[in-house]
Amino acid sequence: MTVRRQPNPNSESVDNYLKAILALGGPEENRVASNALAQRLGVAPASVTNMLQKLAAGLPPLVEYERHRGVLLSDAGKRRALEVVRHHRLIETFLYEVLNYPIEEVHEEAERLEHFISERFEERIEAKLGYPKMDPHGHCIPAMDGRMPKENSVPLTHVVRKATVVVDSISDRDAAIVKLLRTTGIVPGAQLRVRGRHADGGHDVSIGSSVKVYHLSPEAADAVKIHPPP
Amino acid sequence: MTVRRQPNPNSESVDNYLKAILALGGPEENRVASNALAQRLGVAPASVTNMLQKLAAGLPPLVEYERHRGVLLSDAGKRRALEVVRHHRLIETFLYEVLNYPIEEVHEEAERLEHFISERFEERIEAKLGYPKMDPHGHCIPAMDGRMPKENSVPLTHVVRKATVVVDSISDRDAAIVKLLRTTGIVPGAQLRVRGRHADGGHDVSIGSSVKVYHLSPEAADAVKIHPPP
DNA sequence: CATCGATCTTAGGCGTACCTAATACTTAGG
DNA sequence: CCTAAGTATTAGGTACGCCTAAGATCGATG
Repeated sequence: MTVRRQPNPNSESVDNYLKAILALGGPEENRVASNALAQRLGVAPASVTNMLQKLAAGLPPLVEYERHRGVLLSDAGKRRALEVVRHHRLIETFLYEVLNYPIEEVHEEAERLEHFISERFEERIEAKLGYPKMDPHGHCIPAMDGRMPKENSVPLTHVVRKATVVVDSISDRDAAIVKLLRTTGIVPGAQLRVRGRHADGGHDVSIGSSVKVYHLSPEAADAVKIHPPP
Repeated sequence: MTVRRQPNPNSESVDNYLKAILALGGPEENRVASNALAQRLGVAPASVTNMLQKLAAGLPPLVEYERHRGVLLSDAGKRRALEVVRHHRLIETFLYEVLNYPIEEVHEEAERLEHFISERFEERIEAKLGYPKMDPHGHCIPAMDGRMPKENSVPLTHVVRKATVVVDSISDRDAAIVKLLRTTGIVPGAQLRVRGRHADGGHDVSIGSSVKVYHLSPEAADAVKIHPPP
């Protein structure tokens, strides 16, 4: 007698697919293309198709998937994705605040641990931290029920003329950039004067009232998210 | 062109096999039988044979394995096993001391997380805890280089006549027993008077100078490790 | 010292998550 | 509106860690 199993919805891989779909879909929750997922996850496009079919066939389905038209998170998928994001951001905050990690190291550790902590761990570090609303990069931490203020920040690369803006958050995916920005003083809440823009997409900026001008590479500028200009 | 890979020595499974061999081999580092491993790990004996062959074939080999004669840890295997035990015990201590986990819940969480924490995490929680020598169950925490005082405690079940003994440590593998013992006051360092022994292997004991007598099931008595009698 | 029962190993399979190569679909340009 | 380029899917294969069933080995006992 063979027991037929549902595709296991509790794996690290599944978590990562769901998180990537959430991130790439953006606040508008657009359909996400297989290729974009493949690139973000560092796997072959064929692997993505394969996984999406499994996720769509699960009980409950975690995504809505139509061949050639990209993928959307289902309610269950979104719930799980936000749960993982919540884990990630609570862990980052915990590593930074309680264990005194350097800011540029929190992401990698959180990326590993987010899949394995229990509800109890989640609850206990949240309490220890005093129920924080933000992680150290300036990202909102989803509530236990998955609710989270809508994100409306834009990358600094979208600022095309001289302007004064306020840093909302920093993308944590590249440790070297996180470290550079931290050292430069470009942190959530900082005021930034955009002095000019290079052909390559880089920016010249000053911080606060300082006259010193820093040049940011296109990648660094893209990692800086600012409050939307009026 | 096919790239031939070494068996991956970094997996959760491998960790668990090495830990089990370390535990079952005891302080004398006896050869461990496949069946014993299978039972402890909850897998089929065939799976054990399979894994042992891979572990022995790795570079470096993690075990010394001869068909039908059981298995021993190699130096590299012992190093890794002690590293995982160190992780486990540091995490347990951390959960108990810093996150105020109930004692009976630390084991399960540590069992999951021990495979995924980085060197940095290990180092930081150790520092936060003030370089503890013991976990909350009374087990020694191996040093970073793998050194650890030799264990010489014996289970309470080995005490066959009336005697007064001191609790060394508590096995953490069964949460219900851990909770029971904690509630009863049977904790590392406690003095125990063994009043009598039942045919089934259970014990009647009193704690400290109290006259109250508790009956311990064979399983509970086996989970209590005491300092060796003189 | 032969045999039986326990223990261990081999053989053959499965599910997951990945891969490459070949094929199919979509869509933008001519 | 048709086709080429780009994107996506199918087909077939791998490594890992597990399984069951069948066969080999060991060792205690008659």
